Amino acid sequence: MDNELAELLGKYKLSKTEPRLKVLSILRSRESAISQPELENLIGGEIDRVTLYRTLTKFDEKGIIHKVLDLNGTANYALCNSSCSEDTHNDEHVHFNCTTCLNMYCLEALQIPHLVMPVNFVPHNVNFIVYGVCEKCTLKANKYIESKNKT
Amino acid sequence: MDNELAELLGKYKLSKTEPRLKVLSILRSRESAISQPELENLIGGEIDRVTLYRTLTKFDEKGIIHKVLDLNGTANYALCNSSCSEDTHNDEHVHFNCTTCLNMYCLEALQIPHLVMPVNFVPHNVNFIVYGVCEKCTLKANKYIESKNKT
DNA sequence: TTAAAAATTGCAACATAGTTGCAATTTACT
DNA sequence: AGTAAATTGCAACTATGTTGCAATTTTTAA
Repeated sequence: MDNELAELLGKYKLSKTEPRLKVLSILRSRESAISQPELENLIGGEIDRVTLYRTLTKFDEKGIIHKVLDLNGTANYALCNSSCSEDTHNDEHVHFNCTTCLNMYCLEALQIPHLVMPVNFVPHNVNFIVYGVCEKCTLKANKYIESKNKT
Repeated sequence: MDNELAELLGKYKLSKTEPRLKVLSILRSRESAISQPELENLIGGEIDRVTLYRTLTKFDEKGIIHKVLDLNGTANYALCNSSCSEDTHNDEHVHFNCTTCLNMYCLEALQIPHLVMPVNFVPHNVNFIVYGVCEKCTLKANKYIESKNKT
């Protein structure tokens, strides 16, 4: 049992259970967000699919993780690093979704610009996703081009 | 047969077929974007589900319509009003997705602010969605509150 | 520390969104 | 009008996500 993660659950008044700790430990080990299906794969048969869904939903509600939809409409999750709560999510950074490897990056350095909504449109949440080719895939493509140019 | 719509298809070098004209005419009649399932409903059995999917995909590729994912990850479509093409979409406006009625609004007046990406992250496309309560639902809620206050 | 209450899990079954291959039909071309 | 090319419809399938309920685990508190 991982103390740090158990404490995190305690902080949000959630029972400390195997599945939850497992999910948290995977999320913590990742730099970019991870999709539900990918998580399901990593976990294998250890945790039921339904439990995984419910765990992620609960974490999202509590503000432990945040959810972003990738270009297929599939949910991706990442640990919130700022102090988020049930009331306010402070994860208003831009996300980058690679169309090649499908990875979803949290660009923490890029805050989402503030916009003024039309009258009577009341915003609760914003989502800014940039689709394109990520660093890893760009460099891979460059290498390939270089190797062809060597003659 | 609607001439204006048939010409639109011609402009993009697409065959003029019943299903395509039907889909275009529905899209033209709408102010906000419409979801795939909603379209399917409106159309009834007239057009096969698969045809609808293929039609929408093709229109999106050609730049006749643009696609936005709502908070469930479901595809929503709206006619492009600026001059979009296969190469460049100029629909970089903010979208508003109502969490009450699920309507997806194109806020044409709000251009998506330009951001500088980290080195080697090559952007192709951006997507800015604001989730919240739309005008219609806000006013409906206000009316309800007023009626309760009348005593 | 143990028993009851509350929360969480796993299972089965289902719902919804979207895809693929292929034969039949429709549209475009000349 | 006749052929080539594009599009459609059907059937079957995949993937993501949900619901109800009984069994198990965790928490609470005496």
